[in-house]
Amino acid sequence: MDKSEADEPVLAAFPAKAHDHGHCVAEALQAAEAVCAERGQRLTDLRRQVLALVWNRHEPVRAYDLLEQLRDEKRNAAPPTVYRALDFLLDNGLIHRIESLNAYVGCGAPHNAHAGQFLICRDCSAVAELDDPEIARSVTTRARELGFRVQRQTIEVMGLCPDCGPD
Amino acid sequence: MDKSEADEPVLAAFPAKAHDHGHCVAEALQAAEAVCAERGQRLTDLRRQVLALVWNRHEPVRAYDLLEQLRDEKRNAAPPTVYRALDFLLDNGLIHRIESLNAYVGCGAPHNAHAGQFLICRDCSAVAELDDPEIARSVTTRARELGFRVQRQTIEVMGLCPDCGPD
DNA sequence: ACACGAAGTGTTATATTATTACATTTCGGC
DNA sequence: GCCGAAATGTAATAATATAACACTTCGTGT
Repeated sequence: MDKSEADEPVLAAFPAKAHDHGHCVAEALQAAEAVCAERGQRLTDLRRQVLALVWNRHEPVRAYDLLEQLRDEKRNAAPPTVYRALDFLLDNGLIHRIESLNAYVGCGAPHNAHAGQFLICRDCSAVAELDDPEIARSVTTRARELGFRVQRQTIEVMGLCPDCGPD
Repeated sequence: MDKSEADEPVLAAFPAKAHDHGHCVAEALQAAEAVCAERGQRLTDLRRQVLALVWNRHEPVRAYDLLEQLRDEKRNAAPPTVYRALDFLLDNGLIHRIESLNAYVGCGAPHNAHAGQFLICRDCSAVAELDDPEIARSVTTRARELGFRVQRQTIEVMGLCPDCGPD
């Protein structure tokens, strides 16, 4: 694992149009195995399947889309099936929830706890995940000035990614 | 109107425990009238009623809570009744939607278009609305470095307000 | 004043997202 | 192998939001 990853503000950049996506998925699953092993958490078949489905695209995926896909392999899957797996993955920082879309994306740096900041393309739905300390600090600093104790930052930025929004 | 308001990072601070809340509502309605008049938009009775209900507390309010309250005065109110009013109020910047709560709060500075940043207390649900240029700039700057064109920032911070989270 | 078209609202139905409650199965430690 | 805890199956329902179409109201132009 890249030890410097925690210091980089960009945890998951916009993917190149054609990249070895199988590699992304494989790497994510491997990282998830490692994280769960470390913590004594059980990455069951079901949870692994759902995580793989989330990672199938570099886009936010909705719970009922996951459910539909999951049913291909598991005919009796129901909403709680998916939501329980998502809850587990969220709790363990393996995925993030995009509040403004009611959707979920794979986490690019599951080893380090972080809330993250997300850049989401309106056109192609691609997502980049950041963990920029300066952004986080600017929020925390102002909040503290107002006597507010920050527990969690939700930062979601809609706009156009490099491919979709030429300058 | 206070001309300096657009330059202040805090658009709506946490309210004092006991304040003249009737004044908040009255002021919000008056500001809404002014904004709509300026833009040739119609602040109908229904929209005014919904806006008043949103302003009844300095907390995010959910659509179906509004609906229930609205039915006291308007027995035939249905979901679209509320959602259409909310859409109008959102479009005109008279309220904001808190994505992480599926809820709505009154806007403290409806004259100036802004996405805002929100500090939300986990304990008492009070909300402070900011429009801090430094926070916005830290986001925009990093995004631009990545070739991302920002259209809208959603920034919602959960934590403890001064009353609920003593240092 | 009146007719017209656009905007707003009423009404019913339904789509989408998420949770509750309880039964059953699986897993890991002993 | 047995036990308790964790995970999953299953049915029902809650919570949030929108679609579609009918009807009413409003402002404008004449």
